[in-house]
Amino acid sequence: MKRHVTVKTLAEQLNISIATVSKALSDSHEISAETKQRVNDLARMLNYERNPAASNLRSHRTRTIAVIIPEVANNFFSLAIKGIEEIARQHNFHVLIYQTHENSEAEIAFTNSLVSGRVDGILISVTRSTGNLAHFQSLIRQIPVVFFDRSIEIPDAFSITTDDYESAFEATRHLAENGCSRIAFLQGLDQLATGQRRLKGYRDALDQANLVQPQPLVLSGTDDPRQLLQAVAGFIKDKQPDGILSSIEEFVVPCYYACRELNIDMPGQLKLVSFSNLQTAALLKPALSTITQPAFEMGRLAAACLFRILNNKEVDPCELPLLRSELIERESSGISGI
Amino acid sequence: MKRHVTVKTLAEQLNISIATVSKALSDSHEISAETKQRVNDLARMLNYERNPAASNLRSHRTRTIAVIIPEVANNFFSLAIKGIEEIARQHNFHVLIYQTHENSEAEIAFTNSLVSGRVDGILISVTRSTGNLAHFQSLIRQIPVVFFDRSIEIPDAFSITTDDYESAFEATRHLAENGCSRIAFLQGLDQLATGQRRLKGYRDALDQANLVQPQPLVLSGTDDPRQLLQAVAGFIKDKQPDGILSSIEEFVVPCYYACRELNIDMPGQLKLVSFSNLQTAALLKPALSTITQPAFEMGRLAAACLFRILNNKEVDPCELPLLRSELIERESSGISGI
DNA sequence: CTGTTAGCGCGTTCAG
DNA sequence: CTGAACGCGCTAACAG
Repeated sequence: MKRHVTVKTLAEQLNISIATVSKALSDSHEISAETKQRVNDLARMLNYERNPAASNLRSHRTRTIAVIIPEVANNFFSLAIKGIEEIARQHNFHVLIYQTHENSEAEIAFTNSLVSGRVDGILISVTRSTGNLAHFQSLIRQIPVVFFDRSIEIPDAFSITTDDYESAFEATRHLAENGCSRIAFLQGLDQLATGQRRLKGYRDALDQANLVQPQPLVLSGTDDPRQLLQAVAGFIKDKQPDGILSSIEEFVVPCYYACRELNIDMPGQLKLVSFSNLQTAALLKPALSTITQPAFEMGRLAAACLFRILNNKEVDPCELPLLRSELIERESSGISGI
Repeated sequence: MKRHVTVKTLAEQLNISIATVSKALSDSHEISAETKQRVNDLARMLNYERNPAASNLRSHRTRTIAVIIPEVANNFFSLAIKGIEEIARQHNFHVLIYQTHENSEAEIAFTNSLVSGRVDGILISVTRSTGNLAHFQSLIRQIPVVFFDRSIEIPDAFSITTDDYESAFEATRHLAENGCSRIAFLQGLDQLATGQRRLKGYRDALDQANLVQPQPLVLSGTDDPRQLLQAVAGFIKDKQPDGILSSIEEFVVPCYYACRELNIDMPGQLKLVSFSNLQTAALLKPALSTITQPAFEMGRLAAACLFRILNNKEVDPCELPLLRSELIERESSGISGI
């Protein structure tokens, strides 16, 4: 649309070499303050903008990171992106967004298209249907990756998560203390480390409360969302739980419908706690309590971690902080009062 | 981290020239089917990925678009992004995200950093504090831009919006028909075409209903969010409206608090309709009705429009469809019942 | 402190 | 149909 100003233009106008201009623009220490001044002044005057493609090609750095998530339009993930973008901003980095829609093939395709130097690093919250450990193992050898929220079981992988174990444990105990004796666990993240940690928290809490049933009350996730209601209804009818801990929020509404169908009074005969950042959870008041994760903080932390890695500061995967999630009891929360 | 496969690698292994490989990979018609086959096979085998920087530098195309919005963590914008990403996906494009936080300087900085060939096109929902018409006029001459939701008054600019005029008109009439006679308008988008259209809809509806007041009942937006409550409370106390149409959802909660302070019964003495995609609006039931915009569709449409432009299909700015927003009366909606 | 040289990896001529 | 050569704009390495 219009001829672009390049380093060459600047060099010619100032009668200095291209290299000097380039160095001046990157504030190299080997250029005099005066020259830098002159270069920057002219650059601003001519609205010079460095050509990113050329720069990337030469420097092998893109100042860009990718965020791969299951879904953008989601209270949790949109907050996480917000946090990520803010940190990226501070570092003057650009942020690419990819949605997998829980499709692990898309996930693989995205990561593959990213390793050829499109980005400097990747933040990812993996698909729950993911079974491709090997793929990620090879990925993290090619490019810096930080997992957040949904992580997988790879030693030495960087991952920022909440206290999955503790919060599942607490939630289960909370149910037990509120009179539940047949507490079920709805698993939606079977294949992920995240899901395993939650399951373990649940199990240990049951154990401690002496509520372990002869038959485990655990429902695995189903791939087909349309079968969710059926699966949940069948499970509840069959197992007759009086408390449920759900690992993903997608189970919440099916639980409601199932209970309605089965004529089960929700806060009364069956208490539900779900991992969820669902804003509309408030609608379900007072029957639902949620384990709400600090999405924004998680995004910021994950991004910060990635930038530390990119800046070659040593980061010990084992030392990464565990964020605290919060058990929100809708019945007593102030939210509904606005 | 590991040596990359380039066209050169492929060429050497196949004993053909780099140029041939390059052409084969772009499915050029001047390469035999057989050669293409061999090249593609080897490429797949070696996990060849074209270096995007080199490709961009040479071709001046990036297969990347940018989305500039006020905020990611927002029900409306996150849905819009979702739509945009999906369309981008179909075209095999990448999506960059930038948040302005309603800061027009950030907006300018972002666009400036994008014109030097980082992206092929821009989707933007402008900051409401924007006064920089000139900047956008120059921008759209440098790179394809599609405005969505929040647009500004530039002739021949591409923009995808909802029926701002009609919905404001309808909402105002709705208030009038429900017994309101002193209907106020809370403007938050004073400087934008979007805000002007809504204001006009409101005015025309008042006019038609013979409810025009000697003193106009219009509150302009304030820049400082902390003063919002004060401003709204002062306005309500002063003007004594019995109906309010709010142009932005940020006014909703202040309205509530103001009414509580002033002992005004919200659905009874003062009815509120707001442009809003606030999910939590349901919490405010039954006092609030919303004009809800089809965010997802808008994202898709805006992206589709941009891709038409990028593909050199003629697009007439005047012929762009106007999306219908929906007046949702929370009192009667089924939402609260799940 | 500044300049010279040599590519980064790819796509586009234009010859053959 | 294929190949040789050039250069996109910039930066790294090395001279001076």
